[in-house]
Amino acid sequence: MLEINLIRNHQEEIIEGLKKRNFDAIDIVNQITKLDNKWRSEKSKMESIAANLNQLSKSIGACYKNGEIEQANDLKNKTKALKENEQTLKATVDSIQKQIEELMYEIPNIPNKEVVKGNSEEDNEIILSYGEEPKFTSEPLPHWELAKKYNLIDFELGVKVTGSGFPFYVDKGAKLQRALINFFLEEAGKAGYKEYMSPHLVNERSALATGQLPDKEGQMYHANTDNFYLIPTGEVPLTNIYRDVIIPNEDFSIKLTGYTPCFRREAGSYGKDVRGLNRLHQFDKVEIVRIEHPNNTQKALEEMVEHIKSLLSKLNLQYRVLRLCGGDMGFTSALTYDFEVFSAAQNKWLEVSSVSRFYSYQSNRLKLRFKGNDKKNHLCHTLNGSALALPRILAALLENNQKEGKIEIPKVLHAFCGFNEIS
RNA sequence: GGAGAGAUGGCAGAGUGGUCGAUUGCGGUAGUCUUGAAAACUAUUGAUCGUGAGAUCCGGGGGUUCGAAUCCCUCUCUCUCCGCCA
Repeated sequence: MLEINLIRNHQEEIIEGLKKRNFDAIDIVNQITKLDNKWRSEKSKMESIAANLNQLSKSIGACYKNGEIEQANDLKNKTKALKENEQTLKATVDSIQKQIEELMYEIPNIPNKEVVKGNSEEDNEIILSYGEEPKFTSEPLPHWELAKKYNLIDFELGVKVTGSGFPFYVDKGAKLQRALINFFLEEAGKAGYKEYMSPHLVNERSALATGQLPDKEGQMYHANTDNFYLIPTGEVPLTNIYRDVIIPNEDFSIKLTGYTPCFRREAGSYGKDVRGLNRLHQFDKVEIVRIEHPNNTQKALEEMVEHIKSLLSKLNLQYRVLRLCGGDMGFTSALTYDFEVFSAAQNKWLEVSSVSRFYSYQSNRLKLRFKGNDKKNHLCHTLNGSALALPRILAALLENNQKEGKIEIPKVLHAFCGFNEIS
């Protein structure tokens, strides 16, 4: 959620900035401004009546103490009309406030200045490419065929037990998952991220605070009986650790990491994009989250990008980094870098990580603040990124490292999985 | 799942209808003393909204009352005992 002060004082910037998302903000900003002015004047009226009532109540109390019953009753009669007046005003003020809040939820974050205008992934900018396309002597197999050939992943069994998009990882496939998770967590730890193992279900407030609600209601699994949501990403529990927290100035930077499964309904997805591991309802991910002083948020972003680059390099994967255009960026993000690895057998790029910078957009809902040098509270900045999401990494590893009769495992993983190849 | 108790400021913990935004202790900050530190002493120390006067906040929501931390209803959460259980 944007800060209300931004809407009060920087309307042009908001409207201009949101054009990059093809979001026409003129109407909504005008509506909010109008409501906000009304809210302030009505609230001010209400408060002066409240002050009046408070005074009268005190006088009544004093009268009773002095035994001036009649005078007290006189004053009591005076409060009646004021009270009614106050209640009417309160109803108005509350309803205006609610309207403002609902409108505020509809405004996405303002893209950073380097973000370009665009409609879809076609308009994303490639800002870095690394590595070379792997060479094969014969036609490489896609990972779903490799998974079958070497009995690493059982998609049919997942369908039987749960449904499509919930695969079983088997034997060396399962061990490889575990190895990747450990490798990613170890690397994050070395980079100074504190490890958490979090709940996989969260309450409504948490989902609201990181912005999954109300915008993306349909994308989460919902445990109705207890009103819990299955987390679509580790970002939700990790960031919510700091909901309603005021951070002492010296505690920055805060760096968190955690492995969680992620659950996504992915309603409406179908076709070749969902083949094999490309899109699942449940997948594993190691997430990194940072909570920063506004001065350090740029540096934090760069560090996160470097961290993810190093992971992909160590895994020997060919990758590229994209800066997402306004139209392709998530609702709450101001700047997002996507990392994609090249899948040789599918001949396409697969997204394996997304690093986003939110400015105070999340903090505002989270009420996540720090005590500044001016002794006042200010909103923190939050960032997060996948480091990394497993399925497509696994897909690329299998496909790109296939050799005659075996699949080679990258060196860095040997110690974690206990084997060098799959045959 | 059954029975009971409870939820107050960073923490502990008073307060059961009227200057209570809240006694006190600890902690934090600043100062005095000290070469420095500790101790001691003194002062200060919650948040939100509002240009401001001021308003609001004692788990959340609602009610009674001129007036609610205090009374009533309801929800949520925590603890204790019993039951069940990895």
